[in-house]
Amino acid sequence: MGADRRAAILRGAARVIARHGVRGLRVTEVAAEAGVSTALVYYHFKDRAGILHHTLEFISDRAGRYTSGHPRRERDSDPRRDLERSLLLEFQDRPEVRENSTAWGELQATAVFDPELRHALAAARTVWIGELSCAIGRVHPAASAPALTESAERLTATLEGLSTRWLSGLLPLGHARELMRDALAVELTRLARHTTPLVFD
Amino acid sequence: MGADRRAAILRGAARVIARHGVRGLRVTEVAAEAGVSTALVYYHFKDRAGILHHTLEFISDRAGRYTSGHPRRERDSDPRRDLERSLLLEFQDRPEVRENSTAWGELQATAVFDPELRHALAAARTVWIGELSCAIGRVHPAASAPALTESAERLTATLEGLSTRWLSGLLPLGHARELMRDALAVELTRLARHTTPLVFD
DNA sequence: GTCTATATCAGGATAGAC
DNA sequence: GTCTATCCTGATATAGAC
Repeated sequence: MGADRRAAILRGAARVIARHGVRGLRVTEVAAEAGVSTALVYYHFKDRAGILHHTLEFISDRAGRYTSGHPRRERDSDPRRDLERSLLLEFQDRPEVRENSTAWGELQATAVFDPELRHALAAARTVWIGELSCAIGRVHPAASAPALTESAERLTATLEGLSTRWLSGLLPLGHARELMRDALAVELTRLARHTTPLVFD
Repeated sequence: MGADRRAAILRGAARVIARHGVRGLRVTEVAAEAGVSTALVYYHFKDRAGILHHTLEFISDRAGRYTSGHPRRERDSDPRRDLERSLLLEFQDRPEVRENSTAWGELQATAVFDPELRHALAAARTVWIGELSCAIGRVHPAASAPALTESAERLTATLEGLSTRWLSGLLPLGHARELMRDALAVELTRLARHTTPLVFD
């Protein structure tokens, strides 16, 4: 069935992007990766840009799933722990995670020069930031919405920066995780100081 | 003279990268930008990869110069202020800065897939982080070296993340600057809590 | 050192059969 | 829906004159 192949192509494209980057994506290679002909790729997607566009959606869906999917079970046990876990999910040596992070980084970098990709990227990131600020809100219910959003923005920016370094081998995984964990700690301390009645200044 | 043209080609290449990215670099366009023929470009550089390699060196040199060059004059007046200024230098709408940031981001993204580039990038970043942790040290002389380095690592990661968002138009300049400023404030607060004898816990 | 002209080729995209 | 075969553009790289 068609939808099946289509999905295979997207998975293949994601793998290719993770290996060679958006820049290095060859339609031929995507086809080979999915075990189909190039013509079929063009049957399912308008052109190279179309492949990219749909692959981005695919990736951000998948990322969303493994970021917000897990918590469901252990949620409410310890919001602080959940929060930390969700941020660290991006730093794992599992191929699926590595692939997703790499592809996400690529899309980001590409979006700088490609206005079309920006919309999709912006939307995906807005959702992500929203989810994250909710999670932070669960730790600090007293914090104002804008304060939560700003924390989420800083944390996601830091995460993306660290992720790039990790993926290019400039920062060992453990160190990246530690820096991320501390960045969170730093943010939470800040929120605590600004929302608790006890302000030392 | 030859060296002159060579430099012009590098400047041109940097501009092209800033406009279209590493992937979008066309040797023809570099030549046009520098006002020379393609053949001359190949006379000075082995091939496309060679152009890229030398351009990236060129860019990281230039970045280093305008990051650490300025402070010299106003230094020591107010270390905290200097520090903030140096971090915000990357967020300006001047074409030179925008171009360098864009090219640097590209360099980073490309390095994920190109081991050769990593050396140059790693070296440049190590210098940057070193300078930054010194600057932080001037604000908090009591902080330990590793603590300073970690702060510098987090801050540079955040900066790079924010920079990418700004450059792709997903974050207005003013907001990016504000988030960066706050990220610094958050870090400094943290260092203060951990180095001052007065610890509230 | 620098140019004009051109060889060469990779890779995106399509035609048409099944 | 899927394949094989092929076209064609645009980009890298070189030859050879000045």
